[in-house]
Parts: sequence; structure tokens; C-alpha cells
Amino acid sequence: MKIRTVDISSTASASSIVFASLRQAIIEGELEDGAPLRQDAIAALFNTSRIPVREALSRLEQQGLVETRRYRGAVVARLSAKEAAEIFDFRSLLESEVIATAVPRLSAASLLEARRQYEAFRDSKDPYEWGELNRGFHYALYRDSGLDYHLRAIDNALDRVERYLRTQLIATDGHDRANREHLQILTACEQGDAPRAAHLTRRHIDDAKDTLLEFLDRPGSASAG
Amino acid sequence: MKIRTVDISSTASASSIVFASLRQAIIEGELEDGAPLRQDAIAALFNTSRIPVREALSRLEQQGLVETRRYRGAVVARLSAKEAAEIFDFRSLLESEVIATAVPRLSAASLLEARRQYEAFRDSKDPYEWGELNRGFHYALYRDSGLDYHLRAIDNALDRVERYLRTQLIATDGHDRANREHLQILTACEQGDAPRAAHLTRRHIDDAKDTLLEFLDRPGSASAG
DNA sequence: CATAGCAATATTGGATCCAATATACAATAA
DNA sequence: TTATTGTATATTGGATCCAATATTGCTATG
Repeated sequence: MKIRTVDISSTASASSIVFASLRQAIIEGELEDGAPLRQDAIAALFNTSRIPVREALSRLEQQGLVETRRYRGAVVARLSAKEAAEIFDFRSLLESEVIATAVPRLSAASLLEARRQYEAFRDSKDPYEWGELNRGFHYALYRDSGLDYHLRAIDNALDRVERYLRTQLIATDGHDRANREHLQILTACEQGDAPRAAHLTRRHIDDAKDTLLEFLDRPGSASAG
Repeated sequence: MKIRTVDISSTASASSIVFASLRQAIIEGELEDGAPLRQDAIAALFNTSRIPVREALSRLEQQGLVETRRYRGAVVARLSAKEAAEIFDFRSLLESEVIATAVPRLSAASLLEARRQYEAFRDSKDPYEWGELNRGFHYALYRDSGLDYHLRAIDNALDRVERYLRTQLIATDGHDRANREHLQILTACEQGDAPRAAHLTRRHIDDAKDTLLEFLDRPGSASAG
């Protein structure tokens, strides 16, 4: 049959909607570091009960985005400079490996998609779009690796640091630099040069880390949001 | 005051107990691949209601140990040979990096602990102890790296494949080989040779992967349990 | 005999209610 | 005044109940 179908059995449950929304809000910095997450308040926002909220909070805690203390509720997970640095190192290691695996398998469609995302990121003036566009660019270059487990780990790691990444992009010349580096990576991929793509990716992330840490060390820039 | 105290505020909640128990059962293969996890049944086992069970299942799903389909319940997550192979590659990459970071910082206490765990693993005849002892050995050599985020990722990865690792250790000469390799790694660490420790760790995991995949390819050994 | 339709049952998702604990604040005593 | 105790309120953890959906098994019909 030629009908556009939807798998109704996988319709979003209340808890998955709350989960996705809270995750988004945390990643974007809408909810600040350490902000309390009151079950009642959240349930009211979504016009639901506390049960799905609690399941969402459980999942977020498992992912490291919130911290819970018994009978005291959940707060948005804080991130020390040390942890942030470690997560950048983690990404650097994984993403360079993943792109090296992907390059020899890159389809024309993925390369095209990567270029599209590169341009969209380059042309966007809205910092709140940058996170998604940045992911879109890199993901287009990673997906043909077939390394789904690695990709999930990378996603989770990005979730933890994306807020800080954005503040750094806003407060420094990070956006311009990211664009230049993206273009270099894209070119290496188009040329099928896997080692170079891996090297550039590693440097791309390491540079972002250094810039962020410098920025965080500057007095009066302790928080992200 | 000289009183032995307990931090009551961090007492385990029902949901965390259920989570830990289910995780353990899945990791050890007590609950087989694809086995349904009925909320009622589990709640009855722990003499509690379904609410904490559902939170535990949410967390397990987030960690990838169970899969849920709406209104159809949760099952223990299956793992294809391809996914298993990828997870071994993931561990190989991370663990070699972590041990290389740890070696220059290894304390005498950690080295001693590693040797203790090495001997315990070597002398144990109970396959159900092997997982914990194996982790204990490696963790002793990793912990001084200070790379907590990496260590959590490694733990989660091990959680996914530990069942299969055990079946492989049981069905082949894996236990003996693991012992030999552990001793080599331990020696390299004691000598402060970080590159060699990293190399041996990488090979240790890659070898385990190859052995497991060969074993899984053998007809009549499709499942782990 | 095979199959569509339907009813009965099982199971999950979510709402509401109750108990346990933490927090804020007033009352009290030194 | 200041520290301490008791109390009221807020909030979480868990139990029970109800609604939505899936599954199973029976019945009727060709």
C-alpha cells in the first residue's frame, strides 16, 4: 500500500514528552545549573500528574543531566571546569575515531547533507540554533560509520556540555573559528582523507575545550546559561 | 562525637534497589535476552508497588539494558553480534586511553589492590564472580586516572556485554588467557610503562572480541545466558 | 476447517491519595 | 539576644485506583 503511515504503538507517552522537553531545556540552558526541578510545577506545566514527571527525572538522572537527593528533589546537574574538560577529551577521542571510520564509507548524500548543515550553521545568527546545526553538521559526517553505540555516547556527552559550548561561542570569536574548522573538516572528508579528517576533528574539539576553559577562568564568567 | 554514623539521607529508595537488582540480574544473564519484565511480577518480588518498578525500568531503558514498547512492556535488551563487536571496540578505545592516563599517577595502594584483584580473579572457579573480579582488577588500574566520566561510560559498556563475555570465558580457554594478559598489563603498570599498558589493554579487549565473535559464529551458540 | 469478529483477560500508562521526610518559622528557654 | 525545640507547610516516595491498549480465546460464519 502506498500510504504514509505512522507507528501508533510508538506514539509518545507523557513521560517521554516530559523527558524530551526537560532535556531540551537543560541543554539549551533555559534551566540553569543547579535549578530545582519541582515535580508539581513540572506536572502542572504539562497538564499531567507527577508520575510521568518522575519517570522523566529518573531517566535524566541516569543520563547525568540532573542530580537527585532523596526527599529533596532534583536539580539540574552542575558541571565543574574539570568535568567539562574531561567531557571534551572524551568527545575528542570518540569523534576522531568515528569520523575516521566514516570517511571511507561516506555517501554522496551524507556529504551533501554535511555541506548544507555547514552553510546553515555558518549563516545562522541565532545562538540557540547553533547547537542543533552543529550536531547536524558533525552527525552527517559520522552516521555512515555505522557506529551507533559510539554516536549515542557522543550525543550524551554533547548534552552535558552544550550550554557551555554556546556561551563560549557567543562570548568569543568561537562561531567564526568553528566555521573555518568545519570547512576544513568537510573538505578533508570530500577528499576522502580520513586521517586528516580525524586529526582536524580532534583539534576542533581540543581548541573548543581550551577556549572554553580560558573563558571560564576569566573572573565573572563562572556560570553558563 | 565518637559514634558510628550512617548517612540516612542517602538510604536506598525502593526504586534504586529494584534498579540495582534488575541491573545485576541482567548483567549476570539471570534474565535472558528478550525476557519480558512484568511490572506486577517484579513489584511482587520486592513486595512493593509498580511505581518504583517503573522508575527502575525507565532508568534501565535509558542505559540501554532494556527495551520498552508502549503498552507492551519491557524486555531485556537484545544485542546483535554487530553491536557487541562495536561495544568491544568502544571499550578498547576508551580503556587504553584511560590506563595510559592512569599509569603515571598510579599509587602504591592501587597497584596493590590491582594485584589482589588479579589473584582473586585467577583463583576463582565461579564464573559468576568473574565479572566483578575482572572489573575490580581493571578499575584498580584505571581509577587514578581521575577520568570519572570515561569510567562511567566504560562501566555502562561493560554492563551491555558482560553476559556474553562470561559465556565466552566459560566456553573457551578465555579465563586462562585473561589471566595471562592481566599479569602482563599489571607488570607494565608496575614498571610505569604507560604506552605498553595501553597497548596490552587494547589487545586484551580486541582479543576478547575476536574470540567472542568466533564463538558466536559457531552454530548452536546463538544465545548467551 | 479456516478466518473474521467479538468478548474476556492481562498489562501498561497515568491520576489520585497517603505516608515519610525536609524545610521554614514561631515559640521558648538560657 | 541566641540557640533550641516544636509546629506548620512543602515536597517527595510509594500505594491504590482507573483508563487505555494489547492479547487471548471463543464463536459464528463462510
